[in-house]
Amino acid sequence: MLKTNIEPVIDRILHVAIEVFAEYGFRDTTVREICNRANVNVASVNYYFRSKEGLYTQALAFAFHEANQLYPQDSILNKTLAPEKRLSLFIDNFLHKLMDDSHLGLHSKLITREIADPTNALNGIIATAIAPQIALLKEIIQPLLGTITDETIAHRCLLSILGQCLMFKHSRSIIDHLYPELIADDLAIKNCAEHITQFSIIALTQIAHQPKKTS
Amino acid sequence: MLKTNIEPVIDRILHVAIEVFAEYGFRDTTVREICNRANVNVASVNYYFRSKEGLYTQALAFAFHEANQLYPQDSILNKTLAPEKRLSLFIDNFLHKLMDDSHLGLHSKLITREIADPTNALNGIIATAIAPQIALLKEIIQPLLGTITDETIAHRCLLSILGQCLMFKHSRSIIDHLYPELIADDLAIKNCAEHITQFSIIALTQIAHQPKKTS
DNA sequence: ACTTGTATTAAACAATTGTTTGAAATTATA
DNA sequence: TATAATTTCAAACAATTGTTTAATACAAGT
Repeated sequence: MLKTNIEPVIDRILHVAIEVFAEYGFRDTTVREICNRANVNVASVNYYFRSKEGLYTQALAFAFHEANQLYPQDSILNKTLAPEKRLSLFIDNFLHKLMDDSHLGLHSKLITREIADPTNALNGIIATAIAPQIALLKEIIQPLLGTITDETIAHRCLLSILGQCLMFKHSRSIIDHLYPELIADDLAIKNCAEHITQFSIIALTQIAHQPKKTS
Repeated sequence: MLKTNIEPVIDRILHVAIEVFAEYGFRDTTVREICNRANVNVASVNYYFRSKEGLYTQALAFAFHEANQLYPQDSILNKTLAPEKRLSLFIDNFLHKLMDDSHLGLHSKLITREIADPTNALNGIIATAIAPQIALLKEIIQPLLGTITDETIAHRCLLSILGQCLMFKHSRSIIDHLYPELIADDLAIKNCAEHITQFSIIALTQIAHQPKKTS
């Protein structure tokens, strides 16, 4: 019998699962669709992963593992760089990861799906993938906020930056409809990243110098 | 026979449908769940709305109708107000609409669901509910951007503002987990709206005075 | 070669779901 | 009131889906 793929069955299922779950979400995904694409029998999912939910959990973990390998953030972690530069790198890296239409986009699609419509895998995702990123961003913007020590203000600034980036993922359909030129190609996306960086640095430094009344 | 509700069957179904579709999304919603909550027979959905999808479409339209009645934007439309004030009103109105946990939250949940995971009802939603809002916001920030006429820059600023607001809707689960105090009560939300307003006005005016190189 | 443990498969199962049906109940109309 | 139209209902239908089963194929170890 002809094997269309020499990759082990488990790996094939996992890869395809990431693809399909990202595309359709957990509920809209059928194990038969996964198995067809992976060229394996329907029973394989239950044989190797106990259940559809088991596969989903493992697919998420697998996606994180891959993403961390493929998208290192070494330069961002370099604390000797100016905070403005680090923020610029962070946003550019984040935005490109979000907009990647090929492989990495699936990973972020899986995450944003979980965020917008949580299953019971959410807690794990927050701890594993999200909290560290947010902690990093917080560390980056801390010096930009200067003397401001109010945690609440810092957290709202965090959300301002993340929201500007995530807009391009979760509201992609809107942008495609109304302003497709903003994300037409890699350069356009880079310009968006620069915009978000500029927008945020201006606001952060200004807030640092004239804090409004405490909340 | 005891009628638990004097509201006409059609209206009961529509109201409940908004509720359930917002909570579970189109696919995860069963017509039986809707009919149980509305205390009507399962066949009623097909009798009155042809199909589940027909009900979904009409529920969306109905939700828009309601929302427009309940959340008027009169003051925002007042062009004699200072643009800063109008932007402040817009953001406050928008954020409260998004965070409303009772009735209006369902309406925005329905929309953000469609945005994040479009069905073929999306086109209609964009034209009916989204584009007008974006046009209004664009009109508001135009004077803040002063001499800048580059549409691209204006559009990116639009997305920056919207992204900051929408963050609280689509990433609600994250905020609940990590920074619940930011959205603990109405006052906290109001402070978030003020933050977004401040953050955005600072950036907009600064960008207006020192535009970066054209994209 | 034989045995044992693992993989793979087609088929069936049980539950769910959107939809249809045809009769009964209700309301409107003449 | 009698007739017609509409609404409501329980039941059934057909398709889909996650999961299980039991037989078969394969591989490894002795």
